[in-house]
Amino acid sequence: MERVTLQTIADRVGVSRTTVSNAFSRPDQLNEELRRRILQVASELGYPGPHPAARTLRRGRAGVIGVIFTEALSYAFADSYAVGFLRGLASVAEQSGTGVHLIGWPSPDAAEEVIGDAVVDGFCLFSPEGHPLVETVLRRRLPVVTVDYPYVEGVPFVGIDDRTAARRAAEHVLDLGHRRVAVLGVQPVAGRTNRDWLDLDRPGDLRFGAGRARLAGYRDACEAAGLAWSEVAVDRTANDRELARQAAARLLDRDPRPTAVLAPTDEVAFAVLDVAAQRGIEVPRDLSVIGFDDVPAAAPAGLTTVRQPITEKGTTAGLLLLQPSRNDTAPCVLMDTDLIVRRTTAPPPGAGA
Amino acid sequence: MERVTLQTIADRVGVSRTTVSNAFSRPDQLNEELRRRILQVASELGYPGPHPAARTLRRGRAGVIGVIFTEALSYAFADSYAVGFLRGLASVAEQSGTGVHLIGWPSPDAAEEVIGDAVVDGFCLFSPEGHPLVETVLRRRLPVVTVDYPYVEGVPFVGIDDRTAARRAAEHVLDLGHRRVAVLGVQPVAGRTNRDWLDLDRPGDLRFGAGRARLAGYRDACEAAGLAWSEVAVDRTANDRELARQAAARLLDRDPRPTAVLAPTDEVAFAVLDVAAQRGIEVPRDLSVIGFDDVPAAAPAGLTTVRQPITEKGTTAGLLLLQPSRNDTAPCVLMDTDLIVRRTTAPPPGAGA
DNA sequence: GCTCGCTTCTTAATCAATTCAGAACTAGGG
DNA sequence: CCCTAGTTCTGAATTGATTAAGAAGCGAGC
Repeated sequence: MERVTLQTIADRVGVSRTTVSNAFSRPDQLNEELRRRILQVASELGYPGPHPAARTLRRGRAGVIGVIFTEALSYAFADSYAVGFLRGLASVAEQSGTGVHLIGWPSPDAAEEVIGDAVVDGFCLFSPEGHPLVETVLRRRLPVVTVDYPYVEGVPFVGIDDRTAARRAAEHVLDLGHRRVAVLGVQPVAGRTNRDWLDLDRPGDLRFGAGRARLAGYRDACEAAGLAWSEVAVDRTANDRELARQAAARLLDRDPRPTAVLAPTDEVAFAVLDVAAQRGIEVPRDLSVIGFDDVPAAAPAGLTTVRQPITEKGTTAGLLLLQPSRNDTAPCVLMDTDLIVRRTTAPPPGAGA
Repeated sequence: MERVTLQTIADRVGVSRTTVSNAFSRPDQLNEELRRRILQVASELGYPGPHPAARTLRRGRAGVIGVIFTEALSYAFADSYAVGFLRGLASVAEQSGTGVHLIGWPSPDAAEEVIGDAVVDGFCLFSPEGHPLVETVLRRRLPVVTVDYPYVEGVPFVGIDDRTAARRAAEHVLDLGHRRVAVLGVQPVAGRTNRDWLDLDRPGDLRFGAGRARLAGYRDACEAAGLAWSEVAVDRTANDRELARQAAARLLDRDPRPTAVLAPTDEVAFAVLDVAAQRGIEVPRDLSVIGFDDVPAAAPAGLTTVRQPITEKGTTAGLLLLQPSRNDTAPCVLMDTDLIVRRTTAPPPGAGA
């Protein structure tokens, strides 16, 4: 059986292809009676409707935006920060009848092809920390907005001041009197990050993603409080519950044990809490833990953390993409953060407070 | 500035359009030296790469599958059952270099257009309970797999035996000795469900989605245990934490208060637990609660529930779409479920156990 | 010298629509 | 009866690529 196209229907009804097209896409352009007949024949022939790829090609508009993830796509659904962001983005997209195409890849090599083949009107680059694919995306010459990282001249940006926010988190803990402080750095799983990742003094510091910026903020606070960075126990992990547990175990088994752990994401903080519970370490009596993000699970868990407006970041990114500003300069939105003190931080043991 | 296409480059280099196309898509078809020159010129002209819509049109393959949600798209990221499913689906999709396009809509009216315009190679219909869009999807004449609901002759299906699984949940509670049992039914938020939704005897019972099938399973168990369905407190809600809280409050404020609540999703069960905690009702001493799904949050919360293999449903659906079976008959996969007894169910107060 | 086969490149058809400019027809006003 | 305006439909160009078939050039084998 031949494929049914506009032409098939046109031939059958005895009108031009144009008229059949109008019957589907511009009903006001033809007689109602004729239109009914055309749709009738289309239905009899099993016509699937105008071919979307052909339509997109001709119209020059796909009605879809692509969201690019650094990690494997499944990560997007495992991480509640990502999920919250997507919820915001999706809500503005659907209001303008725009679809959302999630783009991830099993291996970094596949990235080039997947990005090149996406039928979209624009891209949202979601924290592609450690990935050199910004260039690939820009090459498509479509509207782009980057989230969290990196800031590229001329490209709209949505993020927070990670360094300052992290500094405030550390200050909270230091103000409580903690001096045996441990820090966990998060690093992308799939990133081609090198050994020097923890070397904050390497040039380009703040351009290496939120993870390092937060680390730098912790250091700022420690040094301002007279605590040498070399005395702080620093370890690193990925933003994955299991890997984070292992790193947390390493930190909590140190002797002397830290009295406070600064976790750069809530996910990592939960892992620390898990391990502490296993070890019978009581929080916050024996150990203070502070997270970052304030994901939905943080409140019920009583986690002290730094709140960033996760879902709002998504809506903002969506608006920047869908309603590009007329200005010459690309907008750069820095959202506010708040320290949320709950029940996982307290003065260190023996502080006599 | 003109748009740069294959032709622009071909003219500039002095070769045919075909050769330029080959330079990008079939490197073995031309001289390495010439290819380098072509790519060089392409880069100078700022060519964004072969146009994906044109490519899709010609090739007849998009490399993307669409997942259709009944509710607004943001729901997909708010519900952990949906998130788990997507994680599974995404993992098999990305292994074959296939993208995932999430499709939702603000209003039911928009559905037709959005589905018609999606540039995809197939659709996964995710529990479109109460929505009459199956027809719209089938009209596209693309591979389809439905999840949970509805089972359509000739269309691959992935689901569980909701009725039997729900029956086992109810039996667990009844076996513990409960007789003042309350039930919550979930109903899609945006569904065009009518007043008769709770009327389980209406014909077509099991074809009205997982929500009603679970309700029917609860009834089966109650009646088998000699408890008349009319004596069971039945209320309904949507699978939304806040709406579920309201429904839970209505149930728990009844006099006499139920000693057990059967919640047809874990999300609803959590709402019941919340409200119980607010009221100072101790679980499981004063109240037993059982959920359904075993979402990740269920284990830490100690929720007794019925486990279904959420993520595995996603991978199965993905495989059915991406590797269509050669058989004549459409596969219909029913996955296993397990009763997981944790710490929210116990004999009723005064049972003297 | 002729033929075969290989590599390299071109020609032209094809994918399935949208859209602009204009033609045919009708009706109304003067 | 003619002109204008409005409605309805058509013809042809356009969107940007892929691909099958074929041509040109060149070296090897007989």
